[in-house]
Amino acid sequence: MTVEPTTRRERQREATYAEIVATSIALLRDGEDLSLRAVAQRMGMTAPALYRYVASYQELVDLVAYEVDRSATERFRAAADSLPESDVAGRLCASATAFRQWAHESPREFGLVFANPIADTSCVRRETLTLSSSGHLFTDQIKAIWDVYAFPVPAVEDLPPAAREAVLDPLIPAESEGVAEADRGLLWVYMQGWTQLYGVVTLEVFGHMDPRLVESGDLFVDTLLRFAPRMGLEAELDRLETLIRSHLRD
Amino acid sequence: MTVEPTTRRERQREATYAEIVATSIALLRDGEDLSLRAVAQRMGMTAPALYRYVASYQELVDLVAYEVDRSATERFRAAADSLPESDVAGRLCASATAFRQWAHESPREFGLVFANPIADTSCVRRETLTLSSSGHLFTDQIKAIWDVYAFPVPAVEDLPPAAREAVLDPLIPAESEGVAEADRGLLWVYMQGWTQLYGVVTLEVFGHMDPRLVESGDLFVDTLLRFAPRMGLEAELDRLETLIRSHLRD
DNA sequence: CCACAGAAGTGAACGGCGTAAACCGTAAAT
DNA sequence: ATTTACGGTTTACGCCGTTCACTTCTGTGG
Repeated sequence: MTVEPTTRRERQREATYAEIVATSIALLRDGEDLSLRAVAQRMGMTAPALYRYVASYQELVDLVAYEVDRSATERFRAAADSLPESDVAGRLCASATAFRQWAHESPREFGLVFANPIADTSCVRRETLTLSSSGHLFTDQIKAIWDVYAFPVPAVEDLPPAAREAVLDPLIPAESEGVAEADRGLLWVYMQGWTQLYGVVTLEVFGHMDPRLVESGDLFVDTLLRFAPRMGLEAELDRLETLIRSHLRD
Repeated sequence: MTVEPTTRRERQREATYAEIVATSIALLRDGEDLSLRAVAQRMGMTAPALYRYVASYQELVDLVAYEVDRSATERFRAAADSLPESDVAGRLCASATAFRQWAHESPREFGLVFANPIADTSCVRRETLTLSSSGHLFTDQIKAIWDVYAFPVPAVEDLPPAAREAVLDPLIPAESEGVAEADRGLLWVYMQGWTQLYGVVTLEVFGHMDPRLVESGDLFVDTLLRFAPRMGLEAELDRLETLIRSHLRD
């Protein structure tokens, strides 16, 4: 952790940083496109001044993407909180559905976060900028389900070598802490699930799917329900379906 | 069908169209980015001249995307042709793997075709520009598997209303012709499969996945193999895995 | 055969973009 | 109190998509 000297200058600087991101997000929300000049103008500055805070346009995009993901994740979490803590399965479904709804309401933001070539250059400002905080949420929720339902997960030894590496020493140093090494197959299940959720939603948002299916959400629901049994939820499919469909109507 | 008067002028015009697309694709292949000015310059023209052929930059993009998809599909088909016609399952796996390889080799082209908000404006030049020809290929291949293996598909009556509509009167007027209305649940299986294939590959290409998994292709293989049983291929998983992995090493 | 319509292409220009460089006032650091 | 360096402006360069007025050429109908 960096100690915070919090000198006056640094606080000012931090505030400006925050304003830059906030302004960018407001810009996107208003349907205009993100540009250094537009952000600067909204802040009453000139574009080159932003270079005191951001090394390039791409870095601004990355910064904004990180924050967008963070705040969207709050929404997914809030959706889960409409259900009691005990209903771990329902909570995951609620969050996943919120994810889909958000993607449709804010396709530009969605594209920014999830369909942008990820920054491979080391990022100065935020460490692990490349990792989505929404990833954390879903990981946690699947672990919560596993804690309750104790569904079977693949044995770590049965995984292909690279997969084994990936689950034993994951890039997301998330809640995997709470998972014993022997049970890390759980992360494999998570990746499978995330792949499917990401697949449907991206397909829908980019318009590569029959509009009737997008409108009804049928393929989305089908995808979720088809994955549910892998988390030991086969007995609750009906309940979860009505739950998901009710969340779809907001 | 439009009758072809094929006057001299029209032939010239057609040739220029083709050259525009070809030049654009060459531009992309050289790692430069697509722009009207760049295309025009390569053709020895000026940018405004392109407006005689294309109404806007976006229309050029759509045109190029269509052609890129078409030619990439040829590649996927060729990959399938490395196997005998009788090995319908192997052929699908080969095409799917070729799809992945292509996406990794040409991420820009991939993004153009599969991660671009689709044109909803009616397109003058190519009808149904919105539909990917690769969609046709995969649909055909799944149907070929179904013809041989006769795997069970969901009954049309059991599908949600919108899904029923979508499979009975599909947007892709593809090979669905050959499928009786009662068996249209096959299209539903196709959509599920496409969702998963699209999901892994897009996740990989956009870098939202552990690089070790991308490099090894383990999650990709896993996704394919997990879907195979739904096409009645449970008895051939081992064979298909070695087949896929061998195709991965090219 | 010729005149004319219209297609194809050019040049200049507009506004917007990311970015680099030179410059300046002011607030912090010594 | 002097120096330093930060945060900002101005100007400028070279891209971009797009528009418009203008020319050049070509195919065609009278």
